[in-house]
Amino acid sequence: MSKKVSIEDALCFNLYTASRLMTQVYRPYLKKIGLTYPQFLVMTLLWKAKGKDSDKGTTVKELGTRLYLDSGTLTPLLKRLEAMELLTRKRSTHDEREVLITLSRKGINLEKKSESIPMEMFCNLNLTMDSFIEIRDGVKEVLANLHDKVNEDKN
Amino acid sequence: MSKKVSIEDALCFNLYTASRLMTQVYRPYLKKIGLTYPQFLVMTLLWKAKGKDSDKGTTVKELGTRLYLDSGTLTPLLKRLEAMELLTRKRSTHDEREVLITLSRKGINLEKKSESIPMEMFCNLNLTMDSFIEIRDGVKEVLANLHDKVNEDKN
DNA sequence: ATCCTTTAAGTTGTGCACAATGTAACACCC
DNA sequence: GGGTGTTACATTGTGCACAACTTAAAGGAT
Repeated sequence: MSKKVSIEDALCFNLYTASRLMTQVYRPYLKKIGLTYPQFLVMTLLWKAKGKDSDKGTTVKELGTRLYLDSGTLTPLLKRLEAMELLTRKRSTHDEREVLITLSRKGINLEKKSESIPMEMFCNLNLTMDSFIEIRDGVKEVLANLHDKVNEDKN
Repeated sequence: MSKKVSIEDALCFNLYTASRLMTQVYRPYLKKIGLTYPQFLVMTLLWKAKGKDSDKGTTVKELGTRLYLDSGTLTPLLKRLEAMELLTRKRSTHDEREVLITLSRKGINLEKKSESIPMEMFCNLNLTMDSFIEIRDGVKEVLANLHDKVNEDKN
């Protein structure tokens, strides 16, 4: 008879809890720039897109694909960022189904204030670079397998 | 000049996304027994406590400590499980600040229907047992470090 | 052109998470 | 034993996540 695995040894539980604690440790740093963690993820993608090939704005669809989020989550989140005047939302004239997200001056300027955060967070993790990479790649593999699984179930 | 790390390579993002996808893959299995993932975690702890040393019920505090959740999350969640008649909530007579959670017959019976879930989930991960353990222990280490960090900040 | 399907975004409703605050019971200390 | 601080739980308000559905535009195919 196989002994039952305790919840503390389940991968799902450790991912779930580590993710939440990670967000908690991020919170004070993000508070300084007035963002939540999901908002920070969106802004990070927009900072990267800015200065890219003929940047006419990023679609909601593109943000959703990269962050694995749907419009039900993104639309209200983007509206809040718009209310903070960090970005604008505008229907594409080329394809009126799309909404294009563009950083405002204020949104662009926020990037500088966020630059120290990744390094500060890495220090909080108390890991060597080697184990950081090893653990991250492990989680990445799980993410990839789960993503495959979700996609194959959709068909 | 250090190149900026893309969000897809950040540990936080991979934990956040892997955790959410894990819950998505769990969802159809949990739907069969009528639970959400956090509810399943609570029930799992209660199933384990049952049959323990003189089980007079588990306190909300104890559930919160094990799951890293506070009463703001647990109280409404437990009320929903109570409304489903899976458990009862009763003030302790010994210490009236405490609320004792006890499984109902229906709650106890649900355990059998959940027994196949861990193995089914393991298969969905598409990992060897060795890499499963390696990845899980990596995430566990991150969790432990983050927990230390959160605690030292509280002082 | 007309129908049919697909796609992008928005809306609604439910259930977490969590900060901040409130309330009552217990613990301690002089 | 009365004041003081601590603890356990509940409440309120905000912001995700996500399922289910709606709306409107675009893409075919005939």
